[in-house]
Amino acid sequence: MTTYQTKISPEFIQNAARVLKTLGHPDRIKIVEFLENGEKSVSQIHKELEMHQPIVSQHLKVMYDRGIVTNRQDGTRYFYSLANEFIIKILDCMADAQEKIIKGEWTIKFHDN
Amino acid sequence: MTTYQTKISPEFIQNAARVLKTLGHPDRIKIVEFLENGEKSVSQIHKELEMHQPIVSQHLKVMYDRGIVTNRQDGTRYFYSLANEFIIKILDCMADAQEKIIKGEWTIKFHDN
DNA sequence: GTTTTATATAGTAAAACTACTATATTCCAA
DNA sequence: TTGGAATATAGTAGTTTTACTATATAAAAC
Repeated sequence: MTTYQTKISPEFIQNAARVLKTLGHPDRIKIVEFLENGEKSVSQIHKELEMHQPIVSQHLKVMYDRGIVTNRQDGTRYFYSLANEFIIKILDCMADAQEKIIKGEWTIKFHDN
Repeated sequence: MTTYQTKISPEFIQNAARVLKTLGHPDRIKIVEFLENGEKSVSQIHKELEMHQPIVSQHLKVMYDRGIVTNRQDGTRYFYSLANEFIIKILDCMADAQEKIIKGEWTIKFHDN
């Protein structure tokens, strides 16, 4: 039995899995997409995306822990921004995919719900 | 209060979130990467990736439900393959990211564990 | 027909996630 | 020094995932 050698290293797979899983929540995708326009404070996110403030803080904390966002404090405000290129690339990937799907070039077919 | 209009449609965000969340598991990333080389039977996956067979079937079922893989039956075997381009793009994205990180061009910094 | 091989499914305890309410902390302004 | 604004944190019930064991099903081989 030959054991398959992944191209992506086991360690990176672990990290990528955490990032992808964390991004796999509608609210968090919205936040991350919003942050693509530049850094935002918690209240900007909470108001413009119409999410409860503690929810926003909670999502931001999780994303901070997992290397998706960083922040900067200014007085009583915290401005959050995207922490690395990988997230931007994933966002690009999603925007691309959406376009292709709209054009009918790609299809995603779910088998539940 | 202006409400932000996401570039990515709410419906697509929902779907993308499900896909990303599902991909956000180390075993599933390994399986998906393995399938990039062409369709594989359950036992090929189970043997070469050294995962228990029911685990493999369980992951494949989840990924089938969520539009990540498809399958084809041949006698008693099921051959699974990647179901759409989006998955391949995400894989590319990960391979790219890994390379950039190794080169030191990108960094991902976790703040927990 | 019986056995073997390949795969799926059921059941389940433990862990992680989610959404929410309530409260604490910190900084600024009056 | 007090009040308010901005944000974080604690606590928690309900839900979903995860990893595992055991078993069922179905096709092929004998």
